[in-house]
Amino acid sequence: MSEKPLSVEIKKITPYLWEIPKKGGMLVPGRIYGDEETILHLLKDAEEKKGGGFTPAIVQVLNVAMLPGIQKASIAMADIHPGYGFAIGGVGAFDIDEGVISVAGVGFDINCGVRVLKTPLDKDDVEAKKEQFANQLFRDVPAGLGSTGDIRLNSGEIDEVLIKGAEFAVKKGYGFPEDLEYIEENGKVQNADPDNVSKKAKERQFKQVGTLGSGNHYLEVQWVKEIYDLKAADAYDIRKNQILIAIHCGSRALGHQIGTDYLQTLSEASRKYNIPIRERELVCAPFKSPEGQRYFTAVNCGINGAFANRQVISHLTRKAVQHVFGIDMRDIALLYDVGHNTVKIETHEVDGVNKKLLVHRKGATRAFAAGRVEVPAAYREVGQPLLVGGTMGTASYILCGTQKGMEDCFGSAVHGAGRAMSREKAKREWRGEELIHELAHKGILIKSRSKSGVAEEAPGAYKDVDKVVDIVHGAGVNKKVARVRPLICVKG
DNA sequence: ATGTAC
Repeated sequence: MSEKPLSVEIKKITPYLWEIPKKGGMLVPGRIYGDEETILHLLKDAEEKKGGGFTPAIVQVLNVAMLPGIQKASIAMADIHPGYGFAIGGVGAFDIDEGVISVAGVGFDINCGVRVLKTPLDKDDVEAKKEQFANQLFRDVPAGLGSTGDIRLNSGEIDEVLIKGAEFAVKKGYGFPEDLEYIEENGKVQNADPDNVSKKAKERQFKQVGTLGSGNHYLEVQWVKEIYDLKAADAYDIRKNQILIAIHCGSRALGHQIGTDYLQTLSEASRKYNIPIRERELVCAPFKSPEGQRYFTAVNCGINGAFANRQVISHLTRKAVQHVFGIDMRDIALLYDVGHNTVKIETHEVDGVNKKLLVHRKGATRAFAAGRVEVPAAYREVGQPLLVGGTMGTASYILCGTQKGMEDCFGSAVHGAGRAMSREKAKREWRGEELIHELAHKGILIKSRSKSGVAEEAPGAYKDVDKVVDIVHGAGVNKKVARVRPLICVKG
């Protein structure tokens, strides 16, 4: 726990992949996807924080490499930046028997993720009714800190959401059964036990199903500007100029409360099981311990809660599209839904042997390649869609998983641009009102109840998403399919 | 990220 002087050695493996050699208490090396600029930024950040403050992201990668049971490498994707305990963009895979489970490896916004809806509209259709459409979405989709939805759940139903995820929402009339096929895990992970979720977490959940939340969460109307991979785009059924709608949100207060509750549990477990912890934020428990299992079955409830949330928001979105453009809701299909704050049991090859691993992805998306049974049949020949959220002023991407990604980083992807600047600093640097004005000038309508929230999310506070995507594409672990640009952004 | 906080 004491402050140790920083001495991080980092080696270039390829122009897009760097390695922190295994030394000291590290059980595996650290591996970071990035270019020279990424690494320089990380080292500079580490140097500045030598005197204290938050642990730099590069040290967080190294800390994770010391956790018991870690396999192959402690990995960070190209959108790496400092997070709680684990770096955001961090991927840590652990042996099921010897390994640990960590709250920080998932993050507090459990199963925060992105889903994308495909509309039959073109860019021109939306341009013609942009203001009206933006207002409709802003009215229909609850957004902002403490926002509540129309659904009120009784206690039995809360448990049902936690067990059934998106399936519960569909059963209640939000969306269609065929949506479930296009959600990672079909919108419902197993091993979810509501008995291990506190009463407080459940109480915080009951009015929040179908709400966007705040921070970097958003609903964005986008148009497809470029297609890079025709075969994959065909399989995903997306085309140039088409209007897509991206929904980025998570498990709201439910996930946050589960994280808070289990941080305490795992803190005690770390001591009980004598796990060497370099910093307080990285507390964890052996996965097979009772404490580890309790967290796992609780985090799965959070994961299902987030799936249900995005499912309900999809319905509200479809209704708004139907209202403004007279389009049948059934003609708005789901492209895919992926979480980027998760922990899952997955099979991966380690030293030539298929092994069940516990994979933590914190600000990293699962990115399975062609052929994996987890990928929906319609996409199985090209690989899983990866939904990468950029910033409200720049671009977002649709990528697909690759075999190299399966081999090198447990089938993982970047999840966004990645912050380059803290929220505090961004608020000092920009004014929400001015940003909204500037973006309107560029043809991007922002709808938000919080001006300071907009400033925190200023495009300039993030890394360049094009560069971040070029890194993982260049490294061969994620493949470019399409690039989209925003037209309307509804924010918390 | 979160009804801004041991």
